[in-house]
Amino acid sequence: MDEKSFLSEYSIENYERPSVTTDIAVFALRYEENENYRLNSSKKLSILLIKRGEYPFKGMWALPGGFLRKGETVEECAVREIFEETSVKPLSLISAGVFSKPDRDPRGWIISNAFASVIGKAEKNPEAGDDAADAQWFDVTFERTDESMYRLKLVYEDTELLSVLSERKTSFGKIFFEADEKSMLAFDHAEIIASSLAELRQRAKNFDVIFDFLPEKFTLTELQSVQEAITNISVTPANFRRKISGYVSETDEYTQGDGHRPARLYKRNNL
Amino acid sequence: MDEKSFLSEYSIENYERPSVTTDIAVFALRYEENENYRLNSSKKLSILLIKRGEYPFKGMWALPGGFLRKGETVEECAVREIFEETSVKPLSLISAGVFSKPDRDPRGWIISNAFASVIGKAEKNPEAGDDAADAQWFDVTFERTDESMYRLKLVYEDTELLSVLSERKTSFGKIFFEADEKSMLAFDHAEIIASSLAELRQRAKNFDVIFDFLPEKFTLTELQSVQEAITNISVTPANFRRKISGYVSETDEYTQGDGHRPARLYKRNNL
DNA sequence: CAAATAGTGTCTCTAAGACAATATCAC
DNA sequence: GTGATATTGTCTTAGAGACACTATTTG
Repeated sequence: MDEKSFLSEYSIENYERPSVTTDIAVFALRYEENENYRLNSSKKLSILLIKRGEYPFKGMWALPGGFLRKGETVEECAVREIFEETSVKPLSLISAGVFSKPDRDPRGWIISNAFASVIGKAEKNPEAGDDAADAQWFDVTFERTDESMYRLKLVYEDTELLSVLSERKTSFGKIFFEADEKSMLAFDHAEIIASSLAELRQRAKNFDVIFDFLPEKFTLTELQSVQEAITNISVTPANFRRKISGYVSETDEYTQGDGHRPARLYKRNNL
Repeated sequence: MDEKSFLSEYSIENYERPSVTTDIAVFALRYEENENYRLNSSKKLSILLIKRGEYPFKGMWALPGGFLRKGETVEECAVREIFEETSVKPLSLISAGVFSKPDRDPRGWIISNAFASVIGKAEKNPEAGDDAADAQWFDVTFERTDESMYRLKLVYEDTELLSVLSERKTSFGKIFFEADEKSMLAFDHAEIIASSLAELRQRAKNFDVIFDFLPEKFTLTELQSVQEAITNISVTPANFRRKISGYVSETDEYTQGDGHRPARLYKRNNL
């Protein structure tokens, strides 16, 4: 028997298999305009959530995502699901781990590949997809409250979703987050969001994902405020500019009409 | 209809599902004794491969691994598979990505969660498991040959497995490796090994995984030689000792009888 | 001029890297 | 003493962080 005849007789149907999904934490910035037009608009990190229209967790907010289809990779699946939900192709896609606890989904054996992604500016109201009752951008707050305790707060108008998470380590030293019983999100999505945020912050610190939140040309002050919105860490402009200098190039263009000194526009360097 | 009755009627069987496996790059060090007993033994990084006893890729060398079982996480699956193959519980488990190209396995739709793991010293000959014809430790060479080209060489006695890989970036900037057609390993395992090695090296540079290759108490020179065996980068002892100092604590014990000055033994600090 | 942001210069401190020097054992 | 490794000290340089200062616009 050779390999060809082996494969022609081989049936993969004999083994029990899990369903495989992707869940995606889609991030964007919301620009908060000020009453005083001379102030720069401040930026808030926001995340896209959908309100579940069906059981399980009907009526609760959850991450967009869906089942892996035959013929696509998990990354392609994530991009497809984001596009179906937002009509936007994401600018980055960052792996946030595989979530495979057997009891994580009441429907059965379902493992999820989690991603963080960035689609730039949160402009329009997102449309709710087929099995979703609603879809909205939520402002994100994620902060350490105590030694290894975190508070995740997601706010949209008068809806406030709060989760308390503890930072844990596997016996192998890998860091993950474990949500408190009364998380206000469907499934284990609070934990996935926390992991995605941790990943996103790590990258933002290393100047790796901040460009995806801005158009091709941007000012350094904008870029710095993006980094601050994501990481919650502020540095003095002089130091930021020194560190970023290797990643960007000057253009000859400037901003105009902001009620203060114009700022030079920069472009990201090719990698 | 409430959630309970929805779930009791829900059948997950309606959707087509992939098979899910883990493949694990198990690393250990091989100690090369010298003819001159006064020389310290040098260390080589080695990886465990099994020779496939069944189609597909019968007779070719491959990573250990196996199908995810119901009731376990992918991490537990990886640990179980390593234990079945080596009778050793791994000391670390590092995610090396999800491999989900639809055509990566000729048996059908099979996606793999890849891990790098460390089991310390490669002492005994491993036993071949059920569907394996052989199992051996291969010495690892992985080096850049050219701008974004890498050569992976795995050697066991007179068996030499060579793969040429190019370093690629997804449109989202994620780095991965693509093997040349004539890789001498089963499936896409050359690519998985390259990713695992890149991950392992990154961690070794940050003093994150090197302790797992040594017993509880070790000399700083041993620790440095572990780092060098993995990363292929050497630094001067004085600088290594300064950088490692925050991660380790002195003991009162020393090595003896090595034909040169005794070395103080250290322990890893608790994290 | 005032308000606001844009952008530069400089000081200190730490960490990294290179290199030299000293210490201690077995034989 | 010789050969081998262990361990410490010091010099230089690069970078991070803090802080003060100057520049340019609109009203």
